[in-house]
Amino acid sequence: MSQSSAKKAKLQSQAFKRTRADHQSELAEDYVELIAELIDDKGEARGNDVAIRMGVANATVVKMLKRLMERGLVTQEPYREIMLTGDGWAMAENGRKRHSIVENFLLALGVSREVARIDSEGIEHHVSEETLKAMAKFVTRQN
Amino acid sequence: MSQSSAKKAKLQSQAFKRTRADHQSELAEDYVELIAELIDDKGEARGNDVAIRMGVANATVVKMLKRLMERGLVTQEPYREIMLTGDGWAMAENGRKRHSIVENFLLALGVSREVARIDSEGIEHHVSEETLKAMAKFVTRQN
DNA sequence: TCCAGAGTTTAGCCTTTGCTAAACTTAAAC
DNA sequence: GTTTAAGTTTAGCAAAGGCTAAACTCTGGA
Repeated sequence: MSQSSAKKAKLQSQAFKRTRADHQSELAEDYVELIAELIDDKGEARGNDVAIRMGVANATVVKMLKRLMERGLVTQEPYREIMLTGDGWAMAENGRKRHSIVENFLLALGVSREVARIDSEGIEHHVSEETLKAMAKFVTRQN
Repeated sequence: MSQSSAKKAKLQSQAFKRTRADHQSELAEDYVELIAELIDDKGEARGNDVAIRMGVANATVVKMLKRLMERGLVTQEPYREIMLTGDGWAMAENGRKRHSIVENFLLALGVSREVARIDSEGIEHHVSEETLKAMAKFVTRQN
């Protein structure tokens, strides 16, 4: 016996809505995560470096940084380096944790280093807490 | 010893570009997959049903269908039901296969039915062939 | 000290994917 | 055969995230 059509529609639209919502936040997370990485690696994050690492034009970064500032994730004086707010650092930390769990999970599953690196970037943002826990547990069991 | 900064930037931008490219095709795939499902379940796919299942407005569906027609994935006469082309059916089949592998994989990993349903929708489009194979293999081993 | 090149910003454009409101078509009930 | 409700389409708007070209700022070397 299968569920009613109306119920099925509701469940399905819920999943699609979640995916659309994920897409809204995921770019912000990627930028913030990258900025944190640059600060740790090079001492500071400059717009140009962000553009190169993200594979987009400088102007695109400027526009994105404005949105991130509005969201209270980064701060920046004109022509100066990019800094993260407390919220920005928290988001970056969270993202790094998720990212590393997903990437290590894929490696533990037997996926090649190269593919694990690329796929984890895409998958990272669509994994719920529950799935993340299951992945972490799997990695632990393998070792 | 870690890789050079330039090389790291190239590898990283490559992953982000892949993710951006994925996003372009994934919505099309979702619509096509859903249309196939409606045809199988109800005998035909109407714009209204697509709107309800996707959780978007009717007008959004109309606009999307135009793009799908341009891409040669669907056909439709005004005020009539939506049909899939050969390419459309192929895409739907492929999507269903991927979707079911990912969902079953999550279930095998110990994720709840509810979360597996939602997460698989988001993850589906970011999984390479190699990872998909690894997931399928894992599911087989579990049974 | 000044000026040239690297880096940054602004301006203006485009596409995608959403929305609402209003107009139109179809089909079914009477 | 009308009428009406459900479904579909059009028109017009908005926000996100890309781009290029041109203008501006900063800084290090001569």
